[in-house]
Parts: sequence; C-alpha cells; structure tokens
Amino acid sequence: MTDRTSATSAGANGGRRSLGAARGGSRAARQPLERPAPLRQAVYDVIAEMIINRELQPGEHLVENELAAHLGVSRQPVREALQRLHNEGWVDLRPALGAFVHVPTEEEADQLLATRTLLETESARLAAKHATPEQVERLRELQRAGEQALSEDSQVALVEANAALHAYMVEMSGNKVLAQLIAMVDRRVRWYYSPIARSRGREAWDEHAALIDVIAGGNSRRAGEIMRKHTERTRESYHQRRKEGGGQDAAS
Amino acid sequence: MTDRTSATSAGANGGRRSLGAARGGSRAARQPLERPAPLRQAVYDVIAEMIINRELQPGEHLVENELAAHLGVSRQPVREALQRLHNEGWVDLRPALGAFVHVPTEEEADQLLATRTLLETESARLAAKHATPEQVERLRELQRAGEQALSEDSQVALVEANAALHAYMVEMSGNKVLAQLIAMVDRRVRWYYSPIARSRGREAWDEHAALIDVIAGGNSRRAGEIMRKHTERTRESYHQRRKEGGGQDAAS
DNA sequence: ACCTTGGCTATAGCATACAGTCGCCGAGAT
DNA sequence: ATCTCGGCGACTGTATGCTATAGCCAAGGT
Repeated sequence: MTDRTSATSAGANGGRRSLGAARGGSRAARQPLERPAPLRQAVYDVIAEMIINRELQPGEHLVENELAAHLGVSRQPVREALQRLHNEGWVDLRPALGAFVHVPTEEEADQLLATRTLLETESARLAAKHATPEQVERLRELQRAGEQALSEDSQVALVEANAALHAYMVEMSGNKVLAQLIAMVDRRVRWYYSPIARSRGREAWDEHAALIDVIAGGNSRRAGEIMRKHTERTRESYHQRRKEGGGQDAAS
Repeated sequence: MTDRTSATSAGANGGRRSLGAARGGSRAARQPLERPAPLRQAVYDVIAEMIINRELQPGEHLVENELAAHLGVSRQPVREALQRLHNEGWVDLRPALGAFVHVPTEEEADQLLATRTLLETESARLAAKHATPEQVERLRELQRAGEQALSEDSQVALVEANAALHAYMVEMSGNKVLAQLIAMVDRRVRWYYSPIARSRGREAWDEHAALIDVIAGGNSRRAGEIMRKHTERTRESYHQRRKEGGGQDAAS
C-alpha cells in the first residue's frame, strides 16, 4: 500500500518527468490545428523504445504502477499504451496478471521474416511501377546516407538509413494498407534480429543500389525479384548467425 | 443526436446489458483455469459487430458515455475497446474529439483488396506446400458446407462458409503472422464490399473446388495462381458493382 | 516428509471523479 | 449586416479510489 501511495504521489504531477515537461511549454501556442498529442502517445513511444533497445527484456513483467511512477503519469495512459503494444505484438496481456514483454520464438521470427519478404517484395514492385524521377532522386539521397553511415562504420546510423530507405520505398508503393502492415512487421523484425545481425553492410547496400537502378528503369518485375533476394539473404544471415551462437537473443 | 440515440438503442436490443450480469455470479466458481475474460473483450466484440453490420454508420461519432451506458459498463473498458478498434482500422481517433467510425474511401478499398490478394495468394501457396490428407478432408467438408449454403440460397451462411474456408486455409499455411494480417485485412474487406457483392456464388465455389484439388495435389505454385485469380475476380466484381450504382456504400 | 488449506499481499480490472479543451451560439461592437 | 469575443455545454483525457483475483507462504493435517 505504501509503495503505491509513494508511486502515485510521485506521479501526481508534482514531478512530471520528461513527458510533462515536453508538453508544458506548448501552453502559449493557440493554433487550432495543433493537436495536443495525448500523453498515451508519448508513453507508448517511450515503452516501445525501451522494449526495442532491450531496457525491458523479453518476458519481463510490466507493472503498471512502476511504469507510471517512472514516467511521471498516472496508470491510465500506461494502461492504454500497453493495450496498443499488445495489439501490435510487443507485449502479451495475460488476464488478471498483466503485461509481459513478448518472448520471441524461433518459429515466430522465421514467420515474420518470411512475411516481410512477401510484403517488401510487393512494395518494391509497386514502387517501380509508378516511380517519378523526383522519387528516384530521393531514393538516391537515402542511398548516399547509407553509404555515409557505412563509411563511418556507424551501426546506429546504418540501421536508421536502412529503415528510412525501406520506408520510403513503401511510401512510393502508394498502398497505405500495405505500408501499415509493413510498418508493423518490419519493426518487429528489426527487434528480433537487430542484436544478432551486425548488418550485412556493404553487401546489402550494393543490393540497394542495384534495386534503385531497376526502380528508376521502371522494371517492376525485376524490382520485386531483387527485393525478394535481398530480404531472403537477410533471412539467411539471420539463421546463420543464430546457429553460430548468436542465440543470446531469440527464443528460450 | 436523437437519430443516433435511436440507432444505438435499437442496436442495444435490450439484452445487451447482460455484459455485467453474466459475470456477476462467478463468485462461487473457484477454478484456476477459468479465465475471467475481461470486459473490454466483450465490449470490443459488441462494438465491432455493430460497426460491421452497419448499426453504427461510417462517420458516426462514438461517444464513450453513450456506449458505456448502453452496454452497462463504465467508460474505461469502452475506451480500451475503441483503442483496439482504432489499431485495426475500424475507427478513427481524433484527439480531443473522440472516436468516429472509419469512413471507407474508394482508394482504400482498392488497396485493401490488392493487399488481400497478395496475402491470400501466399497463404494458398503455403497451404498447398504442406497439406496433410486430414487437412484436405477438412477443406472438402467446408466446401460442402458452402455448396449447401449455395443451394439453400442463404447469403448469411454463404458468407460464413466462405470466411471459414479461407480462414482454415490460412491456418494450414502454418504462418501465424500471415494469419494475423489476413484476419485483419479480410475482415475489413468483407465490411467494405459485403453490402454490394451479392457474392459471386456458384462461380466462386467452383473456383474453391478447383483450388482444393490443387492443394490436395500439393502444387503450391498453381495453388497460389488460382487463389490470385480468385481474389482478383472478387475485386473486379467489386469495381463493377460500384460503377453500376452499388455505391450506396463506400466513400462519399 | 509431503500434501492441503487458509490467509495475505501485490496487482490488474473496473468505476468514478476531476480538469482541460473544442466547438457553438448569442450578444455586442464596428 | 457582418464580424468578433466571451460564455456555455459537451466530451475527451487524466487521475484516483475501490474491488476481486492470482500467486505465495506458512501453518496444520495426513
């Protein structure tokens, strides 16, 4: 009982941690277009990030009170954020027990990768189908960003550039439904294999370059093929590393 | 306001209040295996159903208080149900304004159908790849159920049988991630075009029969092809009917 | 020594209370 | 007559209080 009291009192807007502070200043702004951006969104972002970079480990019990106290908000936004994380497969919600960080299984990882291949392949095909010169130029920009990260040997930048490139290609596809699905799947894929795959680096970005060329040429069939191979190789690399003992991560 | 009230009260059909009552008596039960099955789940089911069968119309403002009152629960489970409905694309959540039943656009419908084709095609391919005789037998059972519905000219049964057949095929694919995506997409697809498509009936079920034969033979490539054509035809039928004036539904 | 059982604690689930915000409408000014 | 501004109602977003349950531990029985 005492702990809960302390937890809530800490959260009782007396010490809004980063979350409240970031919003407090917007008081002056009066534009009708500006959306308040609910707390639960911020809470969701923070928790999701904590899960992704392993601050919260798979299987870990996410106690609403603790999270609320930690973030300086009440349980309510935390609950709603957890719900959303559940819908998107990040946490398991066991009735009357609460939320637990999802524990990835080998099977699931494989299925995710397979599904990703399917979706990304289609995305590439569509992107090639109606690519405009401006879009291609944008792709090349992103490609250069990747090369840069590669030369600087910055893993973080590399992962980011990779995500950006794929994301933009999806956007180019013009299919928002597809984009939504890919967003979900991709994020989880990255979570699964990011700690293992030191990124195929050079190789992967060469493939990207080739892919962009094909897209520029508008050859949708070939674009799809290249993307399939590209993601398949990532998948293979994933399996290989797992066998080699990168298994610190996934599954039991 | 009055019109909406009448709509919802009509939908609540009086008996819906049982949500709370059905659980009240569980006090005596002591089995550890018995899952409490949270209220929000029930609430979600009810609201989703109301949306699907048009008791709640596209664009309609879903006021938390009213839903809560009609269902006999507090706002809390309603909120959480709405969150989930939002993630799955059924309702739009406008900050500080609330939840609105999603308004389908023509573009979106098309993208949904295209995505469905992609996913279902893959599902069929995988199903064919490792189909067991038992599974094939089950498929034929479902097929017979469809034929039955067809001969009885029962639209409801037909839609149900159709859903069951596709769902089982997805299950056969063995890819749970894929299954999850298809479940989401399919449900929305059905929502979009159900009021228009009087189901292609005979024709569609003939295609099903052919598909099952191919799956039984384990020809995955061909299974995928057939499924693609199958769903593409549905798509065409959708567009055709829209142009003919079935546009009472989608978009503005 | 092992199993059973009853109470205890921590925590989720639900309900209720409070506060801030958006949009509307009418009154007053130009 | 039109435009602006201030009050008002409604509803969401957030906080907090309450209750029931799951899991644990210890005490007692077999």
